[in-house]
Amino acid sequence: MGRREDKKLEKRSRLDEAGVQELLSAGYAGATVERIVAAADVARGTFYLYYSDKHALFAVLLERLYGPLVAALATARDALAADTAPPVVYAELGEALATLIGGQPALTQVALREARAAGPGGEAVRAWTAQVEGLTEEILAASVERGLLRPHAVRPVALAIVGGVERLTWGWLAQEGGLDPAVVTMELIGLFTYGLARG
Amino acid sequence: MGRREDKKLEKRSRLDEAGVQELLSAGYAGATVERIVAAADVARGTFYLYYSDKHALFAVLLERLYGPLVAALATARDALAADTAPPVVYAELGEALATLIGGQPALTQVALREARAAGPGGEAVRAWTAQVEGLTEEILAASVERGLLRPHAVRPVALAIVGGVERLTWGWLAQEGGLDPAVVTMELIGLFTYGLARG
Amino acid sequence: MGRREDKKLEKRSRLDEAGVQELLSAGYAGATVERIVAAADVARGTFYLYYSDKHALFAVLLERLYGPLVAALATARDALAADTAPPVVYAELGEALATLIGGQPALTQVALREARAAGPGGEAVRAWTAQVEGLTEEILAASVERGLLRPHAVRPVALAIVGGVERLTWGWLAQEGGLDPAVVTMELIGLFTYGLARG
Amino acid sequence: MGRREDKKLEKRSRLDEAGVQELLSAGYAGATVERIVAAADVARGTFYLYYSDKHALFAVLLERLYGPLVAALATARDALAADTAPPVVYAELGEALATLIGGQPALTQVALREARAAGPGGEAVRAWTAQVEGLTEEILAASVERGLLRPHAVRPVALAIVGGVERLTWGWLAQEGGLDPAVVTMELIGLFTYGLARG
DNA sequence: AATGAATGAGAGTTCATTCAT
DNA sequence: AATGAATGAACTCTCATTCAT
Repeated sequence: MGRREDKKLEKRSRLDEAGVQELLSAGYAGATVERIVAAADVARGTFYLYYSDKHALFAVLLERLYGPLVAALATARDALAADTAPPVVYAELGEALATLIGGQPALTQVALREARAAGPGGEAVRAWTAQVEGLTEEILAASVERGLLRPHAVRPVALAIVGGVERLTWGWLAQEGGLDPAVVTMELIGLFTYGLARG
Repeated sequence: MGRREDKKLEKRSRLDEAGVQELLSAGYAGATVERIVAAADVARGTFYLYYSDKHALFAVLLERLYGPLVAALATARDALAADTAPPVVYAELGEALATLIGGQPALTQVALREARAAGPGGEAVRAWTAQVEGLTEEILAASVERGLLRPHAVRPVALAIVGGVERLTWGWLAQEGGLDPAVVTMELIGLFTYGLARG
Repeated sequence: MGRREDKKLEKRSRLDEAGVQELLSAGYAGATVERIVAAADVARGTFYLYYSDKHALFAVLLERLYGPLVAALATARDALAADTAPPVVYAELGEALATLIGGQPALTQVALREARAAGPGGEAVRAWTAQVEGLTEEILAASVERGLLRPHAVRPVALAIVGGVERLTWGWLAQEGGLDPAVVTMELIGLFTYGLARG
Repeated sequence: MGRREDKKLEKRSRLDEAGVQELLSAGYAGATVERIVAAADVARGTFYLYYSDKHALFAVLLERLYGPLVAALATARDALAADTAPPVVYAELGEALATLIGGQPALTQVALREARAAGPGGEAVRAWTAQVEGLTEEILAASVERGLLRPHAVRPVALAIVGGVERLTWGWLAQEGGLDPAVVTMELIGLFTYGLARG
């Protein structure tokens, strides 16, 4: 690879990084291309060499986060539909999600930020979260099917689980405090497996 | 009350209503004073007679939603700390929340919209949600204290519950479909009480 | 009329005047709102209180020029169709056109400028010139009908006449020199009436 | 000629062709180098190897159109000044013009487009049209001198004729309809020779 | 000779807020 | 109390041109 391509790649990744940071601190609606290019130390026009507009950057970043995440969920669903041992499936799914989210915390926070926002930013995120929630639903259904979980209305439960997990992820990423990952994981499993009833 | 005050109140309430609708459709960052005054059929400058700026309107609306909601949670917490019969406490709390939220669905949606947004809008909402979550935490702690629930790490569990409930409320308000309130309520109680483990 | 309306009208006319001058010197494509507001001594945003965008200003100006012009042509056509004495019709038409064009020379020049331009500016002008040429055609046809002119293919002749008149108008407005209005008028009449053939 | 020069010529002619098309559809002011190089399938920088800037391309194209056209007019003028038989002169001139214009219709349309435009594009065209009109004037003067035409003010008449011819050429190139070349030619000759007066 | 990444000035447009009426 | 004209900073996006490769 020539020096030119090197430089180009580096510039793109500087823009990406600056974009994530800007989206993180200002949100989709408030993010400005001007601040992104300033942070990336590039000229204003350069941004448009890499992205057709602000939204295109956002879309690329979302794809980078949600693409693998959705893939991991789909894999888990398929594994459950086949005969794979459930504990292995759950463990691998949890591992994958933790790695994906833990590997790009800022981007995850950006996505959670926009999840309910009005306008094109929110719409873009919700296109992905709809997939996440749909797959979660299917995983629950498959688990019930295989007798791993008690029967229940999978749609509301899937949403409640995703909502709860998102809230805790957000708290962790926003450094709200009092949220030790190990404790949180255990409590989540406990809560959604056994509930809060005594004994 | 004289006719003057009448008119004034009417104008303010028209502004409030228009504000909620505008915030609902455009979000805090995207909301424009121009559209609000147009919808309220009031001159642009009039807006600033009633609110010092866009943020002030938002703050007032949030207070109207979260004030009573926080009060209801505080009441429940205090009732649990005293000797009131728990089932009554829970029932009354549920009733109160349902009434408050069901009575101002648009405003609730606005608040959920902004809950994780960047900027002053998000900050304002989070000041309230922190109270809601804190009180939920206290209610859980009190419930454990009185032996109603098994011991657990109350903070993460409180967040998970609030997150799950919020997600379902959002789905219901956004008319996502497949979310019959009666079913949702039962499933939520079942999920958080007994979990999903087989019988 | 209050002082406020006065001011508003004055501002609008300052914008109009500045707009004409800017369009004259830079053309539709090259005209900038910034220079217009600078010349009109108004803030940038003020422009958009009066016109939704650059094109709207242009459209209004064109209407102001071509509206009466088209009306005068239509009147002449109708008068010929009725039994009005032809010399009177022609004289009144010439008078009207001269007054309209002579009264707004800069605007006329702007219109001639854009008459064949690419883009929205040109399209807008051509919507009007099509009317002018269509009416000229009808006037020729009516004149032939009444035996005032020899039979001929009215469409190409109408275009040739309009083209010739436009070229001379342009030369006069652009101060090309050697174009004394009186001489030009006589020569035009002579040319289109008797041609250039000897005796 | 070596393969290298071949290639170079080919690239230049691709740029020329693309340039004409771009100028035709967007006008001088609206034409972008980006679209030209895209259409010519050449890199952006390559454009500047052949032309110092956008204007230089335009100047070259104009020269290609107007150079021979002006030469043909000069030839006709000189032939009239000498003793050549007038009908032959007129016929040859008409033939030459028709061939030149008919051979490069797109370029002709571009020139007519810009003929009254503001800015450098218009200036460049008008430098040529001034020559065309000047020569037309001289041809008329020579024709009067030789007793072929009645005496008249040659300048305004020259402009009127050029204007009329241009208008019809434009209509033909822009495919306005109703302009059969044979009919148009005959009518033009009739109009400028005998006028529209009856009998 | 050819490339195409990079630049940055400058365009149109929006909008919260002010203030004379 | 109410109006709405006016402001001007800030934003997104375009494009002729340069220059290292």
